[in-house]
Amino acid sequence: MSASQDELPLGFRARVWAEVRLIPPGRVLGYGHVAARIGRPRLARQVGWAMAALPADTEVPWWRVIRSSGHLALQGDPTRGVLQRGLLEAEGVVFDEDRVDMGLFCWDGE
DNA sequence: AAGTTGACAAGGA
DNA sequence: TTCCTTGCCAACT
Repeated sequence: MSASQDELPLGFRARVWAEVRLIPPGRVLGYGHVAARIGRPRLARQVGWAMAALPADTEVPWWRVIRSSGHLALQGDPTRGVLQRGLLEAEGVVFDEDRVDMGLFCWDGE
């Protein structure tokens, strides 16, 4: 049996992208949460790497993936950091200072 | 082939 | 409470 769960035929990144694409508008998910959903709970950092590898014209809603603390990862990046907050607020995500209330906006996978 | 990097997370001071 | 250190493992050089 071709392992379909342990093996990653399309690469780890492809799985991450597929999962992120499932996040509905107005919701966010932590890097660790995304990693856990694809069966790799310890790979939060690699999820971030997968996001960094996304092409500019991607359909993957990368902006809905934030830190579990509610802070944005690219907060210090003047290019994508500011863009990410704008995209989230446009979807209805409310920021408390520079933080998102994970208890309200974290997607439970419904 | 081996070492380094890193859009993170949890724990300790 | 915030800040800093440690561990994690795929991708890159």
